[in-house]
Amino acid sequence: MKNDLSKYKKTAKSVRKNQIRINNERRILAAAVKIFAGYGYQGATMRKIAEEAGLPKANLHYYFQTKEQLYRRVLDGIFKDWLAAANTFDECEEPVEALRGYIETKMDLSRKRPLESRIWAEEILRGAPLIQDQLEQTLAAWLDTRVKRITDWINTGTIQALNPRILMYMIWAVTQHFADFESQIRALNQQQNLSDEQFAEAKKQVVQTILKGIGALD
Amino acid sequence: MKNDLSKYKKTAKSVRKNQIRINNERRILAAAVKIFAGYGYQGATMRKIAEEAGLPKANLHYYFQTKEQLYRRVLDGIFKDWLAAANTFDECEEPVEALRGYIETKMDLSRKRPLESRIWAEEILRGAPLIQDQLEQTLAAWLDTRVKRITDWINTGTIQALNPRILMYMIWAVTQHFADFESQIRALNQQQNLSDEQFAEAKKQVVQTILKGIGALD
DNA sequence: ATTAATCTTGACCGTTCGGTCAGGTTTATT
DNA sequence: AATAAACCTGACCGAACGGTCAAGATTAAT
Repeated sequence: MKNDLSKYKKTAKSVRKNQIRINNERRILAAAVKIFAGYGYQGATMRKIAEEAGLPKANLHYYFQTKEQLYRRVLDGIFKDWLAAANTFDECEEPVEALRGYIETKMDLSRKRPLESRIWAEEILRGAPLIQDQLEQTLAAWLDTRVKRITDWINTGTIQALNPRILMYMIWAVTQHFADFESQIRALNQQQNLSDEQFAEAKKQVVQTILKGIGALD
Repeated sequence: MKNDLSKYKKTAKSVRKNQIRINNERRILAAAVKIFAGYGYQGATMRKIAEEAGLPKANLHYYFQTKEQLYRRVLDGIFKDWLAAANTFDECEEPVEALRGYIETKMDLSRKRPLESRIWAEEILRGAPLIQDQLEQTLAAWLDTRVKRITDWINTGTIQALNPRILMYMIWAVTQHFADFESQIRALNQQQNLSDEQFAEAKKQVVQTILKGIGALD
């Protein structure tokens, strides 16, 4: 097999030499994000991705043996960004600051990287055939620790009693909606994407409504 | 052309005679909902739909000339249910009752007909290529009248000042999330779909959080 | 009973899909 | 300079796709 890992087990110099591979993989992955987001997994074709990347189709198969492997790599990248967005949540002691920071970070992610959000959404929509393990293990563990923090806030009376999981579902739903349903929002906004001002207003209102809704404000 | 409307322009008896057509179209549409929801538009094949309906593939093309026409019929049905869910909203004077009724109806719709919600979500995700006109016209007009009602509530001080459109986006996002992201929620709930009790709790918390969040409660 | 319309279906078609491969080119190593 | 490893790509392949069609079966109208 040509594409096994043996090439990485050589001299230290060869690590730097992989620049060609690194560059081309990045190009292909960037093109794949666009095409997968625009057409879905089934609707995306290796031809379209190759065209977007400006490379011959056979070259894609040199770096990623199959369409599914390429798609998995895209999903892995999205998953990592997704989890990294929780930093603010973890760093703040107070529920208001922690939740505000998390909601705002997720809103910014939807604004700046809507394509990734849509790929994730489509994968879940189809029943998460390729990422079920990650959901059941990594994401479930991630959620458990945040649920514990929220439970602490409830026990100390900082926020009102509620089901922390449902709160997190609500936050995910609302924040990702602005990426996933962008075309619907555009159609309802005179065929214009939300302006920066409109999006800032939405972000503010989302934070306000949720924080007030759980009794953390007023 | 075989499938034009001339067959409907005959005697009164022939209207009832169309029972075969009515039954078969219903069977095909039911199968199409399942397959489109499970695989997406591109991933769904006429073969799979035919198999699900228990009919030969060529028979599908007798009733629906193309895959796209079949898909459009499915989308039309979903859109009608979607709009019909607003009855409670329109019938109630008070914002608390109107919004509670609308949120609960949308939650029930997500619970009882998640497949339709997922088909809708995928269509929006892909940029709404086939329903843009309906979004820009019918749905935009529908939203406008509800925005006016909410604005009245704000002007009379019944709820706090906010952007009514963003409120509606939040309601759609949260309620549809329970259908669209069902597989993610299941993975985070010990691989079990939400029980009736869990869903009832979610419904209650969603209503509570949103109504309180906009200052309509407490 | 006859005719006409509607319905049914296996076999088939052109196109596009993901993927392969041989043979050439470029880059790194010695 | 010579060798090897990595990279590149046009041409090709079998499978599956949406869709067609002719010919037969069933149902309705007269």
